[in-house]
Amino acid sequence: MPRQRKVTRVAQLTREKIIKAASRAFARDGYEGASIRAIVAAAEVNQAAINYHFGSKEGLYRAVLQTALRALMSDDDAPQADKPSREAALRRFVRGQLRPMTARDELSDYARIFNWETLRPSPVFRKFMAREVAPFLARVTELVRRFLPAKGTDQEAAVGALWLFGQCSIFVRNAEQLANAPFQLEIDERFVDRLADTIATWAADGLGRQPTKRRLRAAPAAAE
Amino acid sequence: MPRQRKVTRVAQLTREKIIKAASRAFARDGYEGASIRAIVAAAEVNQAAINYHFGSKEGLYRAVLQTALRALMSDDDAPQADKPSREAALRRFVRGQLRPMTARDELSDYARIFNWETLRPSPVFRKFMAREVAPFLARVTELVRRFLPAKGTDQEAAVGALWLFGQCSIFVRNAEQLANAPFQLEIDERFVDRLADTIATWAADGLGRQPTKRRLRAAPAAAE
DNA sequence: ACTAGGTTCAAACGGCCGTTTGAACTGGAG
DNA sequence: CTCCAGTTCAAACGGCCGTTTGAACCTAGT
Repeated sequence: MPRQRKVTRVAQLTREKIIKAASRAFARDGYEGASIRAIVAAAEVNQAAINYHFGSKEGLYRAVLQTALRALMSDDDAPQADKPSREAALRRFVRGQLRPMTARDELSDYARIFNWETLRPSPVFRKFMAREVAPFLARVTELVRRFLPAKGTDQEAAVGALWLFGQCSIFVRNAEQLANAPFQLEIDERFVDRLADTIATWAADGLGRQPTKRRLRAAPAAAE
Repeated sequence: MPRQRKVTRVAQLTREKIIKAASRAFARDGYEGASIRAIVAAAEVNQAAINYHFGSKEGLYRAVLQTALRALMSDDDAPQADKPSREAALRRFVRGQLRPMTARDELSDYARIFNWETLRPSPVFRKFMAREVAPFLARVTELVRRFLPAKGTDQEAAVGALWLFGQCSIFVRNAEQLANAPFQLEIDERFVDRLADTIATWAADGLGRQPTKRRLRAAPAAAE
């Protein structure tokens, strides 16, 4: 770990090259699947550079997560019309979530890294997110709350937020396979725009209604 | 690969022990993350047994996928009241999807293996699923269609089916983390039952309404 | 121009991986 | 009981992994 006082220009450039290549590699292969050797080859730096600059593979991953979260948060703060309707805000959120379906940039890398983490959270991530993800989730929860009855609890709103995430992430995760059988969909910007409309509408209509209390609770079926 | 004519009892038992242990390992760690050595240790068989009985790690994975798909399909055919209402059928499907949140058995292992595959499809899986998953998806698509307007296209119904999967899978994938901050939920059968009610209701209400045609299509925001 | 310290580099280390090998063992048909 | 195909086994192989090492190489401050 570089505990030095000075960091030269070239060293900073090396760090950025590594983080960029590592983001792509971690997104593609996951934390454990991505190899140091593949990263340094893509970044065109020496293999020892990672341990020199970041201490370890885990340290590099931590740096990538920091970069990712910073980028995702600031992107989320993008300019928007003041006080859009709840429907417009919802549609905007959904479209943003679906962005990686067509975009191939650093932000979609970051989104995919987070997808890996939902399947198998790394120790680094658990600590990292317990603190950092709260404000991000809070914003979505607040959006969901605008659709729920006023008396809804925090838990209900959080469940609604997660529900909303799920509706988007399944399309992002399976984007590549939607083009094949049995879907045969052509994934372009137009399609994603329409998909965002569909999801936003379905979600808005769903959230508007509360489930009838404990309907069918204990009996798994056959009741109706 | 055993091209022999005879397969003794003990050999068949060994195969089953391996498949059971491998299912758990692949579910926990993914295809690449699971190691032969860990599998044979859990199965209490010799390391070479895997290459002997299944030819390779990939062959073993193929056998696990076959076992998984057979189990998931037959489970889906479980007895049910004749002609349940579309709401009851939807609720039943959702509850089935959420089952791995609390259950810790082979079926939840299989579900998790499929989750790994949606993030990073293995070559084995791509070939395997292109043929085998179609009937499974068809059933869900048919369920969705009961909620959509009659004129809906096949594509719309397929998108609806995927949308429905997404709403469930996000809770399954994050089940473990729902217990921690910022959710603090207690995941038990009661909770999952209520969650299934909520999702089924939200989804039913959402599907009932078609999105207004191309609303907000090109302009990402600021309209409305 | 010199030098000291930050940075890069090629090479090697130990460890885990999937697979192969060939000998030892075993169970069931003759 | 015999015997051999079917099966198990311990050991080894080559390969990729993350990390360490120590020398070589800049580069900025004097």
